[in-house]
Amino acid sequence: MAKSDFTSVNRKAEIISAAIEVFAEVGYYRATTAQVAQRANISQPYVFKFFSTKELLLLGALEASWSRVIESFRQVIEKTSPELLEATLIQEYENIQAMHHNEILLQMQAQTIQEEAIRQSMMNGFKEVREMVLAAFQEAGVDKAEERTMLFLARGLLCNVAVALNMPELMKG
Amino acid sequence: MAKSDFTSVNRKAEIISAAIEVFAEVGYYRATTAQVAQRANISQPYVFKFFSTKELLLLGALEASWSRVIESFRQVIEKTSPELLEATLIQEYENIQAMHHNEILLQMQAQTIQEEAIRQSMMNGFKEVREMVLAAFQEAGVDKAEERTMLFLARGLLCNVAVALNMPELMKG
DNA sequence: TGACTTTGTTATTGATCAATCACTATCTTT
DNA sequence: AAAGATAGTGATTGATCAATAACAAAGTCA
Repeated sequence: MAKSDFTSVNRKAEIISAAIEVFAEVGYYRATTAQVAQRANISQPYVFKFFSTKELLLLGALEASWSRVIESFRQVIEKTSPELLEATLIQEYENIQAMHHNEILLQMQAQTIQEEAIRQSMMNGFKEVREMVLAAFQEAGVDKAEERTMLFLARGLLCNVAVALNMPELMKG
Repeated sequence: MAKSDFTSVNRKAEIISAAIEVFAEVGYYRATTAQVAQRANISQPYVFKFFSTKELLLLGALEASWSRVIESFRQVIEKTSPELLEATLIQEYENIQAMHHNEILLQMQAQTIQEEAIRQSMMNGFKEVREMVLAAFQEAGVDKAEERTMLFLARGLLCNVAVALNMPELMKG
């Protein structure tokens, strides 16, 4: 059981990775489960052994992408001095953008998806990130912490758009 | 010709209005041309007499939504005193958000659509808004005008997300 | 070895939808 | 009034795709 479980978890993770790529590249609704399967080197129906609907697959992919951001931020907050905190968080987000920009593209798409489960996942993600950053800023003695948190999130979103549309000039300043 | 032209333009505008609503409500890819037609009180094939593909209809809808923002901003800039400029622009955008939030939801969706024509339309929209706001800030003697423009756009995007996900707390500060 | 479970596939289906075709009806103009 | 243009519809089609069903092979373990 230990072994088969391990394999199964791997498969699931592989499928999620494939899904993130394909969803980001062609868009969730235009992406087919066959494309995801091909990217993961398995047959199309086999995807459904792990995710019983396409939406659950999206949910898994979203969860993975939020975990990346949240875990990264948690580590930065944990071991960065107060003075460097904001700058380091910004740097970390830029790094995620560069290394895993498919995950960010996926989140952007999901911002406008109406299915309740997806909305919930997005709301949780934003809520957790905001609360984490706000608490860290307050802890670090940043003044106007709420405003700084708001601006941090705002710049993050603009950065997303700048990357998605390949318009770096949007970030000038 | 004058009369028939007028009718035709009306129809086109009606279809675009219907499309904005339907696309915003269910998402561009899930929305069907039949739904748009129903909303516009015409038959599904008749849509194609005005827009020969679904993508061209989206393009028309996007153009309309960017025009609204750009025209509104142009008017604010034209007749607002320098000291009130930034605050009035923010207020104007919040007003558009409230009155035409379907158009904003549509723009958000289009931020991640990969079709080249759509990307171009979005790039043009952002470029025009940015240049207009930047020029106005400079004209008004706002200092660090580039940074202020960037933050203006950034807050606008955060506002979009806050509305789309119904998370007003994101804008605190 | 032989029952049972896990891992995986091929083939198929039932819906869905953009887009086309073949019409009809209503103006407009002479 | 009749010819032609304009506005509009019903029926259909050709693709596409998520999801299921039915099956096969490889591993596990008594």
